[in-house]
Formats: sequence, structure tokens, C-alpha cells
Amino acid sequence: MEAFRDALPPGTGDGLTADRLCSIGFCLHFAKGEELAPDAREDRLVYIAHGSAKLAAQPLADAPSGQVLAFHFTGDMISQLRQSASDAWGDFRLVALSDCDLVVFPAERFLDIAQSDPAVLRSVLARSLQALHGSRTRMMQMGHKSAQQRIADFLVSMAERLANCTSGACAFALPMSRRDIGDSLGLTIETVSRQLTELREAGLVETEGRSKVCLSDVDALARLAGRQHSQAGATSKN
Amino acid sequence: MEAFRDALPPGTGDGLTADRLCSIGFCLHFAKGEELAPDAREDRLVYIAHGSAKLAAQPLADAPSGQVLAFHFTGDMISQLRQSASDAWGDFRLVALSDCDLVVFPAERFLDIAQSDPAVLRSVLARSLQALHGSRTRMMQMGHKSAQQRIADFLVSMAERLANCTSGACAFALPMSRRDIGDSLGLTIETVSRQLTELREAGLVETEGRSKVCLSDVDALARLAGRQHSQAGATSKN
DNA sequence: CCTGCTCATTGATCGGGATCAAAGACCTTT
DNA sequence: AAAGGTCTTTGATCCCGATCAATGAGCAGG
Repeated sequence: MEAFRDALPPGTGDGLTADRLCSIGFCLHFAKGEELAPDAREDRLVYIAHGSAKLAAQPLADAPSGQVLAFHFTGDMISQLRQSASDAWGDFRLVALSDCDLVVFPAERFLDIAQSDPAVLRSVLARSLQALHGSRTRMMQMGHKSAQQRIADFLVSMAERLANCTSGACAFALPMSRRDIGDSLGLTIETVSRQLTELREAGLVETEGRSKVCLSDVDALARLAGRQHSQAGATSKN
Repeated sequence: MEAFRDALPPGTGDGLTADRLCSIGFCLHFAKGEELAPDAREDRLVYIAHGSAKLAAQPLADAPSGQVLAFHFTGDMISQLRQSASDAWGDFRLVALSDCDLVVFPAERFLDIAQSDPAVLRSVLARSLQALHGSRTRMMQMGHKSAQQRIADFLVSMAERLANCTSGACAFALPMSRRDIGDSLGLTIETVSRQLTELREAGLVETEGRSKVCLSDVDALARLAGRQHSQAGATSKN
């Protein structure tokens, strides 16, 4: 909960708004594998205080595995819309990939309170616009990228989010299974495995055990992924 | 501009907020093919008062055609983020598919004003969350759907947006080219054409000229697309 | 430590969609 | 109305990734 407080935009009132928001959020601990199904009646906002989770569609009868929409990590704020009867795809569950500490807010009440503090509301809006932009970007990429490009992109993205690394070399552990990776990229586990092998043979990736990976050259992977690096060192701003 | 006013949530203040918003928006008319590039410094909100447009990525040197992220029609509100130097994919241009009347707002000032009227801000937020949800849903579908399923889904979606038709039969004109359709679905124009031919042979689609289509059974197409219709007539609510 | 199980890797084959190539349909210009 | 060009359709072939099948590696419990 304290972690959530810290995530709010600096200078949020005198902390009063933060207090009120905290009062309607409830903390939950999820063990690996446990999941948070959407509420039937109300949208939710979920803050990940600690841990990693996947946002996945309900595995359906005809689908061998539930599609994974996105991975989320410590510090992320996720909006989970209530399930709509008219939209069978709407049942997006949040599944813990590792032990998780979550703060769950009813969206309506959260926004009611946030309205009194425009900075918070704008912050939420900015996050969602950013998420939309990111989602569209990913969609576009998914549209016409090869399996290898997708895997490379995935690794670069994970390096950035899990190891805060956007260049050079880095090592980290992937909290998700090969199946999850495949489901998020529209690939089979066999293809994921094969592409990782190819990248290993190309000297770009080392693997150890099931989850640990070591990227020797993030920039090369980014190039491979088709992320055209117009300029390095463009952490400039925003 | 009047059209934009009507799109605001009912009971927006006494119209004062609407007046202020209108005062910072400027109306533009775009002829077919003309495009609105993102501003370098500021995010924009664009309202389509009339016409149809595509949101597309800048065609790059190595890409034969610019990927299409989404189509937008009369009444849609689009957020166009400023181009970020660190994100080469950020250059999303809004291209008119037919003659368009647009209302363009600088996002910052729009939100400054909207802050004074929480209902407007929440309306914008709700729109963007909905768009995010939709984008994610589409991404998931793109992940593992066949060419035929994508085309069927596209047609159903267009029937809903262009002809306001979610069931039964309907006819309308597609404002975009085969190339645009392919680019938005991650398919080539040849595949788009072939799948349309197959649907025609299956008796689900009639075509006339380059743009007119006639869907004889939207429900059948929706089923084909893999949109599992748990129940018909679920326009229920929300 | 060994057993049992799940998850990951590797191999062989098949098929859907991309690509290359050409002909035909539609709209614009003269 | 004819000409020209673009957009679309159709055809033939190839290749990437899915699928089917089996082996091998990591982790929990005895």
C-alpha cells in the first residue's frame, strides 16, 4: 500500500487524496498460479505492488490455451473491465506468475475520488493513453513480424522492464513459461524454443535452467526485432 | 463543430465547458488522401465530425507499405501522441480515406479545460479505456486467427460501424482499399482478395465495383470469425 | 538419491499465406 | 468513347511456422 502511495504523481494534494484512495483499495496476496477474475458488475483498477502477472483470456473450449494479452510487473497499474455479456472475449483474468502483492480498487469509486484531484485523474488518463499507444504498437508489430523478430522484441522488452536495461548486456529471470511467451506472441512453444536456440547459436542469448536468460547485446536484438534505432541515447524525455 | 458539441456527455455543465473546448479546437477539412502528421511537441485529440480516416504508421524504407493501426469514422475521437524521438514507431499519421471534417485539439489545453468538468474528463478516460480494451482484444485475435477469420471479423466490424448493423443482412461501401485492409490485418492484398472470393463463393458476401459489399448473413460471418455469440440480442446495456 | 512428473528441446512433415507473375476490372483523363 | 493507369483478381510456387511425435532436462516428493 505504501508502494502505491509512492506511485502517485508527486504533489498530490496534501496526501488527503492518497488517504482516501487507499481507504477504498484492498490489498491482496496472490500465490503463484492464483488468479483474479473480473468482477461481474464493476470495473477494477489493480496496482501491482510487488510481483509479476499475466493478463490472459479465459481458455475456451476450442482454444488449446488461453491467449495472453500482456505481462505486468511491479509498479504497473492495470485496468480490468467487468465482463460484458455481449463480449465473450471480455473475460480477462489476472494470473500471478510469481507471488504477488496487489492493491485492488473499484474503478468507479477510485475515479469519484480522483475527480477531486485532477492531477491524479490526468495521471490515470496519461497511463491509459500510453498503454493504448503501446498496445497498438505491439499489434502493428504482431501483424507482420517473423517469429524470430517477435522473440527478439520480447526479450528486449523484458530486459527493459525486468532488468531496466535498454542497451549493452544484461541477465535476468523470466517469470513466465514458454507457453505464456508463445501465447502472448501468437507462436507455439516449439517455435519459441527453436528461436531461442537460434539466438543462442547466434551468440546473442545464453540460457540457464528454465527461466534465466542472459542477453549479450540488447542493441543487436533490438535491431533484429526491427525496432529501428534512429538514435541511441534517446532517453531524452517526454 | 456542432457535431462535436453533440458528442459531449449530456449535461456537461451549462454548455460553458463546451464553449471553452470549442474555442481551442480548430476545424479542418481534409480531401481524400490528405494527412495529418503528429505535432512534434504536443499530443493532440482529434474528433472526426464527418468522414473516414486511417491511423497509419509512416511507411519506412524497409517496409513496402505503412502498417494501418486502425480505421476511424464519423463521431470517433482519436488521440494522436506527439512523435517521440526514442520511438520510431510513434509517427502515426491520420490519413483521410474520404473527404473529412476534423476538429483538432491540443491535448494539454483540452485536458486543462476538461479538468474543470470532471464528467468530460471521465468521458475521455472511459473512451480511452474502452479503446485499450478493444485494441487488446483485436491484438489477441490477430495473434492466432486465420486469414479467413480475420476478413470475416473485419467485415462484421465494418458492418457494425459503417452500417450500424450487427445481425441479419446489410450493404455498405468500404472507404478503404484492399491494401489498407491487408495492412490493418497483417495480410497481403492477394490474400484479402482471395478470401473475399471464397466468402463470395460461400454465398456470404456479394461485391459490386471496388468498394460496395453486401453481407447476406452477418451472424454467420461472426461465427466464422470466431466471435462466439453466446447469446444474440445482447445489446443489453452499459 | 532415485522416482515421477511437468516443462522444454529437437526432429519430421504438412499446410496456409507470402511471393512472384500475369491478366482483367474499374476509374480518370483526353 | 478511347486511352492510360491504378487497383484488383487469379494462378503457380515457395517457405515459415504449426502440428505430430519423441527424447531430454529441470524440479518436487519419497
